[in-house]
Amino acid sequence: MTIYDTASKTKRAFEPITPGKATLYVCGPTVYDDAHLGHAKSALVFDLLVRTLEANGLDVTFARNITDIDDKIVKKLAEQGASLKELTEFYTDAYHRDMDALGVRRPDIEPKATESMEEMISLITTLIKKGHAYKTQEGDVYFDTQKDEKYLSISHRSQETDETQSRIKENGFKKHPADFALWKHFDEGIRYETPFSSGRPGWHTECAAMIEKHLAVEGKYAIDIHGGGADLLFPHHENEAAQHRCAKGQELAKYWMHNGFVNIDGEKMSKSLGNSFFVKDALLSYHGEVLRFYLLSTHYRSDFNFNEIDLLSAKKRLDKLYRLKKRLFGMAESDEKTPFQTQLLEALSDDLNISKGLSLLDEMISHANEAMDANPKDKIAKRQAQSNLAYVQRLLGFGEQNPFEYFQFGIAPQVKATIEELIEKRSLAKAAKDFASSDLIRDELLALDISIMDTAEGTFWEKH
RNA sequence: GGCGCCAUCGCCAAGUGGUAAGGCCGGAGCCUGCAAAGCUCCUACCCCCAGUUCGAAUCUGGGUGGCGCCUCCA
Repeated sequence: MTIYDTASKTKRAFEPITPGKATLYVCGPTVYDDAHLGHAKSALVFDLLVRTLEANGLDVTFARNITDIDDKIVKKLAEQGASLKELTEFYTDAYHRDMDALGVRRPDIEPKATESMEEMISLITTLIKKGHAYKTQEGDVYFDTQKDEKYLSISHRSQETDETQSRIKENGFKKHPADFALWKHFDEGIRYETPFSSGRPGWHTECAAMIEKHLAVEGKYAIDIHGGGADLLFPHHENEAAQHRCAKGQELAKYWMHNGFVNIDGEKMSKSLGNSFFVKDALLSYHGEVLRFYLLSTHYRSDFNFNEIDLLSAKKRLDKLYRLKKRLFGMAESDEKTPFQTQLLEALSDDLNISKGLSLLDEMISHANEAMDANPKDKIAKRQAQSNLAYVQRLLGFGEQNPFEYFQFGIAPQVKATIEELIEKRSLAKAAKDFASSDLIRDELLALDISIMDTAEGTFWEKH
């Protein structure tokens, strides 16, 4: 398996620290608002990574954190008058609901910042002790970037020029403009008591502390893979890595992975764009698996331009998988691993080449249909196809739904009853060779956005 | 200003030195009472210019056009 590593800027063979195992840490959401499509993309990408690692026989330990204390949360608390716990639990639940709908498997460990305070304080204390961090007279603690030779080795930035520096004068107590806050002193609001001052941790500290607490091993690297959105590369990941390096004398991660951005209709996502921004809104109009398929259909490192036209085109592609699933309904699967399965895993194992994988999937579906068209009783072909679908479901997370229910997404129960009545009436007309009436009923159904298909097993319908 | 990414069929999107995957849309056909679905067939000299090479979408240089990070951000 190969992985593109941002730090070395190359695609490298994945060689886990401990043979047979893989540790993965991904930066999760800050829970002060609903999850947007960018959160979804990131969660989906790393869900696919976990599945691919597992399919390669690795025992994966996957942690994704919840940031449940930071300035944005505190600000929202003040606006809403809620307690910290109420607010963060509300949005954590919402996040779980949305990601579940997208078929994203829950991480093995989901550490929370508020539950990792001891580890953060201990990390900061170590950094102060080792001379890598300093306390200002205001009670803040800063990381001394100038004392870390390898600072910026992950993101490959150059130290800022004097001219740029002069523009940054936010804090006169910092020794160097690039130094970042490990601890911010506060006299009021939500704060924690520490030996250095009462206050709150800086954002970059929590991930470093949680990795150390939950995943780290001795040696050159603490964990195998660290992932997150491309925007986190700098400063977030660079700063996490610097803290860990200076405190523990080892690199934080062996491989760094960053997923591209999601834009909406060519624009960077912003709240002013409205509805399509949040996952929960997209889920009102589209099945979660359609969104999953669409968001995963482009390579993870590319920027993704979300728009409804492409989403519909992705849906049509997924529909074909479900039509095959319908066609194979109730059929047993064969045990053997087919060439398709081998090739699909190979494609995904090449830095998650999903496009290659989906082209293989399309071909597999066509071949299965072709075989069944040629010989509807070909049980071997059917069992193999069923086995292929099961493999796709496990590796890609496509095809989790009952195929009949999938095509009924967005249909209210009363409407469903009406549809089925109409189909019943049409079948009677058809049996009586009254095609004028049966075609009229079909037009009625079409007006409801329902397509019907007559098969040997009866008349099926789909909502479009 | 600093650093970096991208440009492949109408649309989405792989391929990164050996002569262009796949999907959507469109066209023709098979099947069907007619449809739908499914199947078959058809549609690209890879932004421009120069260079390296037996050979380049793929490497190098220069353009042009998009975009990102550097402040909170997935």
